[in-house]
Amino acid sequence: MANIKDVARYANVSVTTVSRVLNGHPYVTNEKREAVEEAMEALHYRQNMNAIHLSKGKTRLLGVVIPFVDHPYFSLLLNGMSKEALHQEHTLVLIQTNYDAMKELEALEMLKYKQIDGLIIASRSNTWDVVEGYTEFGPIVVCEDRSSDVVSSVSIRHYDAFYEGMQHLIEKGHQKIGFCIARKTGTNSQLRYQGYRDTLHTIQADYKEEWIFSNCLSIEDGERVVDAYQSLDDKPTALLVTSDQVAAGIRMECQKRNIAVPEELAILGFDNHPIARALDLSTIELPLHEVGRKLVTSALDGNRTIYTQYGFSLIERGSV
Amino acid sequence: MANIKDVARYANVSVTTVSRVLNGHPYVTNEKREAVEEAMEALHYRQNMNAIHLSKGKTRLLGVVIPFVDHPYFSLLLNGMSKEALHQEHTLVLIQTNYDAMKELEALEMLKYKQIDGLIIASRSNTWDVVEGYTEFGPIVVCEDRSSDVVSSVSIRHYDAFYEGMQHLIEKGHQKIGFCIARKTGTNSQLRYQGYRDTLHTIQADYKEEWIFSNCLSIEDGERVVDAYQSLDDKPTALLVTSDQVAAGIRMECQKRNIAVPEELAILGFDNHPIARALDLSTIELPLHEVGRKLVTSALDGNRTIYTQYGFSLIERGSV
DNA sequence: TTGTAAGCGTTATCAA
DNA sequence: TTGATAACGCTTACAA
Repeated sequence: MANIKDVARYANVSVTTVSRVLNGHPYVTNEKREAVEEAMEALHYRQNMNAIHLSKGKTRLLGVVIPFVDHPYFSLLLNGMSKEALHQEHTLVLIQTNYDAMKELEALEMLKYKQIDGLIIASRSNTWDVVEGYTEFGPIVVCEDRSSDVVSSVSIRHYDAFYEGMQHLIEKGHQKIGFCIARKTGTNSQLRYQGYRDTLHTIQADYKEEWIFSNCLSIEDGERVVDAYQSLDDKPTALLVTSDQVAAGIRMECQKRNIAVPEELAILGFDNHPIARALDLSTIELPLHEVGRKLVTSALDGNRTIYTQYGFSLIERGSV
Repeated sequence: MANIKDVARYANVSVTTVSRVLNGHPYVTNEKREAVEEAMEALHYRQNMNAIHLSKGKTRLLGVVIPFVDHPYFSLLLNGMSKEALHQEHTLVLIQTNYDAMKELEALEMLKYKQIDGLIIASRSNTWDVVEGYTEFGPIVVCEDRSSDVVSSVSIRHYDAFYEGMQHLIEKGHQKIGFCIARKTGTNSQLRYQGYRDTLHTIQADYKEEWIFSNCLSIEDGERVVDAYQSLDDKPTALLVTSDQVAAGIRMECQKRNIAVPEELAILGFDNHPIARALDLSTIELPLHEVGRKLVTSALDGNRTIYTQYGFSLIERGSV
């Protein structure tokens, strides 16, 4: 592998000059620039990233704290991130936490000890204080609605999305509405919960603790929900479900048990995953790919802290 | 950030000694070792990976050529790889190709120019010759059945899996069997095709070009298959489908169109994805997580070229 | 068993 | 507009 010295020798200039053309710095005559470019071509020169990183004190590595990669919500997010990272010539370091706060802390420590240039937290497990304590070591961006002076935030209007979803169900005549959520804690989950409560309040509708199903992530969880639903004395007539995977599980299980959708039980999903279309599920589409890209650009724009929100769109199909 | 020099000074030893304890080298007295460990603790010392990489001439980066990450087959594979990479203290560089041979070539060039230490090709798009030409630059491992002196191979017995799947369908009384596949080219696809043809031959059964559906990856593709199936004059009575996603699409579309499964059309999927259980699809389970891990260990064991094959298991449910 | 010092391939400071 | 040269933090002959 040819190095910068070889190029300099071949082009009859100093390494500094080579470095200058490499980095597009001024003060290089066209003549020399061309000589350098020729030399690089001839010697098949490629920069040694490690040397650059060492010299600059940067890693070009971006940590990504993510609970799982095999869930559509997160894999879409990851897709967006990886695309943008490639574009910006950074590589992503995957830190799968499974919502383990300790794993997440390890990622924060990586930032502290300069193992990575920045950290993206797709879903947070530690308290806000803990995370904020690490901002002095590098840019942190979270995927939740937080206005903070020190950590950037890229999120979706979960409150509004839930509110609109609820309105849609109410318009269709429902009053007794339950909902399914991944976990009870977490900013996004709480905003959704808030949206749920607030909407019910506007129509002075009933609210039952047992209509709220948590730990809903997968198709299997959807099946479990139907099981729990059937054992209820007072059943909701509609379900707002924060994942199409879960909604799919619910719909398929309803079919098995002869529960008519939407007549007996209406279902509104989230994400607009292909499975939703296949099962004719109404759903709320989220721009996860875009969010993923923005997370990366925000992390890379380390100087400013950025606050961004994305919208959503309701997709009406046959399950409501 | 404390560096190795600081540690050496604090512990009253030379940097070499620190480096020795860091790397578990012999010839360090317990006394000094402890002093160094104390110093590292006290100063919150962390190694600078870039310096190590530069010094050793290694990147600790492993390229992963993968068509998509948002398909269960590949996301399971990726999960296994990322787990093992973490374990071995390497990071994965994702190169999503969407089966674009040029993108894959870029990855091979990264290997040539030492941007990565090794390359894993989860699904190959370039010709074998092209890939083999790059082995001199670093270890390459492919996820397909190839015995080669220079590139490692980790694969699943696709031929046997297909053969066994076919036997299962035949035992259930089927003679007219079609199949769905992602793409026609590719070693794995051809092995499957071979298994299909060979089994049909053993029972002297019919074989129809129009019973073979290619470009099948997603739920949508499954729906498309059912459409094509219905327009057939002479219809197969069973379908061997190389992805549970596609099988799910088929089954759901059959339901919409009142095609009885398995009476009218039997379906056997691949992967044993959760969706298969939910839809009561018989399927063939592949140890993708294990394969992913092995891909990484093989890539890291750069000295030897390794040839490994994994089995599979038939899971009987209600769709056959 | 320990330490000195020469790389590894860049960038950046300073002087020319 | 150019070029020496000193970092960057670590590993590894080689010497002691």
